[in-house]
Amino acid sequence: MGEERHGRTVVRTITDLARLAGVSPGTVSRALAGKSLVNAKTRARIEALAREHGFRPNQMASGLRRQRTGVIGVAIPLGHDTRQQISDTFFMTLLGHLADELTHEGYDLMLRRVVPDADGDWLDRFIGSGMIDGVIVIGQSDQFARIEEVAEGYRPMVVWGNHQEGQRHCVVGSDNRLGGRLAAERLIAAGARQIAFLGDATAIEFAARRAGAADVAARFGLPPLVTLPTHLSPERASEEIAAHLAAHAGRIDGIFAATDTLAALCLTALRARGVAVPGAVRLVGFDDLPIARQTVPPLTTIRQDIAAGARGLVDLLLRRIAGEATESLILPPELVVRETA
Amino acid sequence: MGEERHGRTVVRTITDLARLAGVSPGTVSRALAGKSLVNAKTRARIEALAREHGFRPNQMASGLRRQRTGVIGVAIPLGHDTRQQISDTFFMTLLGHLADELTHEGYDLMLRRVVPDADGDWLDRFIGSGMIDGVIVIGQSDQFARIEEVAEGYRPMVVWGNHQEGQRHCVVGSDNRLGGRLAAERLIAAGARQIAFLGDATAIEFAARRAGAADVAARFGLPPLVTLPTHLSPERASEEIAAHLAAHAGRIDGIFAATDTLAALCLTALRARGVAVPGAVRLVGFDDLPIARQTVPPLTTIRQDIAAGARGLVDLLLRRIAGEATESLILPPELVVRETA
DNA sequence: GTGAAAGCGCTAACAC
DNA sequence: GTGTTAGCGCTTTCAC
Repeated sequence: MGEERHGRTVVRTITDLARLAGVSPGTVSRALAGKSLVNAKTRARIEALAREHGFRPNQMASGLRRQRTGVIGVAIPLGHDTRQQISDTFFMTLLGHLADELTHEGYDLMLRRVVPDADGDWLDRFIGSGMIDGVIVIGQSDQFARIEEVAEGYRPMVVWGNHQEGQRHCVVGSDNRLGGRLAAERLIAAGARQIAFLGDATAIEFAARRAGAADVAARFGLPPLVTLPTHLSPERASEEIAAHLAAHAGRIDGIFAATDTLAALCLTALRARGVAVPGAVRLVGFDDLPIARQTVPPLTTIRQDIAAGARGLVDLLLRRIAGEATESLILPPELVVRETA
Repeated sequence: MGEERHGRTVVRTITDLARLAGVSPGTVSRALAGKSLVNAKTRARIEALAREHGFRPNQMASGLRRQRTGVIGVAIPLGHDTRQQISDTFFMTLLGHLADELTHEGYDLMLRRVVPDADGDWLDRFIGSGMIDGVIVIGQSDQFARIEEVAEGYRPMVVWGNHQEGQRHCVVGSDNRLGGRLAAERLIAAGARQIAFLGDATAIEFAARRAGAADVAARFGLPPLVTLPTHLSPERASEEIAAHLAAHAGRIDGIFAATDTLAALCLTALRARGVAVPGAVRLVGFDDLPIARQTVPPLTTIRQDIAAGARGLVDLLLRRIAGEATESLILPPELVVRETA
């Protein structure tokens, strides 16, 4: 201490404040932490002084000592599509809700984008940093195996993604396969016979959506799904979609898009080709993002409840931090019928 | 140490590792930090051991000791529109780019949503936490005064937002007034005579956009701008827009929307009323988000270069952390002509 | 109810 | 080159 500025003592540490209040650092710590064993008057004096000097305890120091940081890590692995996946509207909305929920629970959020190809060690590095009390992984990308491995030795982790039979890591996510079934059923009810799946079917969540749709096509005795792979970035996807539509012109009468973003692009491409929707081609998206209401015509889609997902992630994580064992949480998606199918 | 698991020594601290390597903790620290003054063989041995045991130094401890955390705080004040502002596409995209840039510079990102009304102390709390080396504030919201105050005593802060004559805090942002001028000029060139501004004109960035448009209307001798206030959340905005359009039917022939999101909603509402765009009403948005290409017809808008903004924010912040004094950075927006005006 | 003291895990002088 | 030592700022026994 001793340092002065503007004629006023600078109080940077709990010790500075203790000196000012004429008590020991321990007492200040107890008072500020709201522990019971402090004289009401002493506490009031300390709090007043703290407020007056704008003092707040250093969280690094506190964290080090208490072995808990009050920070939750949120990792977004960018597996397939290195660039821009983070700006995917779905993930961003989920992130927003996570920020809300975590704040509400008194945690801070440390965000990390990771490129697993360039850094096989991403998850261990994040966990081992000592900076976070737990981690939420948004999207399994192509890192399923890696995540499984880590889950073995590290409890406070929850993942947004797809659930596989018998997997080890705790996951929260929609029942993608069911979603795919709902989509295909709707396409068929709207008159589709040859269904295409639009999107990268190697991504695990998308593969499950596709599988659900394939189930239904088979059940109805329809030809197998055509897959139209795309990247996630709008620029590349647009080109790819245009090429796919040209290649399959007239042979496809129903499209199940892996996301609303892709569906919206597809709708634009269909319009450009003069294809009537839903007259000639029916289209169903996935997510029910805001854009789904704004396309022309508005998009029939499969809704995921993003807020519920975020709540589930945080709830399960906190329980795991508390030492509880938790099951995965599978949320039911829901068909939203608008005008494209 | 001493603790064992799977028949293998658990190495959690630098001291554990030192014992294993037969050196002192100091040497391990130096070796792992890549300092020059370590024997090559010793370093190799230590690194091998660290890899083998998956050891990484605790960042809290390191941060405490070095008085630098390697973490940059990103605060998003939710001033006017408590809910959902964070999921605003523009902010989210900016956040994605920030994450990229910061990662690239070796920093982690701590995200905090703040509700200034409920917590007048938000910025000081964030800064005073001791967890961050600097802070980026995304959006001034209605917190201009608060930010100015803090800027006086705290250097490593950069804000995304609008630049005011003579302000103290370092800001990166588009020239909103210029953007407003470009928008109005385009509307007028497309035949508009009575221009409306759509959006919350009490938000400082939006006010500047409106002012730019008003400048131009005055210059052309047109009637003053009509303001159609809205909230940012799509649900409320939709209702408000519908009400505005009903109230001003036939009297407005040009609309300058504060954001593309609002413009897209407005377009939907105009279509619902059977208003021809750009025949009867011309429309210009702001931001050039992906949605601008996908509306029907595609949106004429004012582009902000988000990636450049993120780069600027990070660059200036790092320079301020290094002690440099920096000027604000004003980016030129750009008219993108599509089909709505 | 409060003080004294011992660290949390790491780094950076300072010795040698 | 490497070991030793003294903290970073805080919390938490353990005394009293």
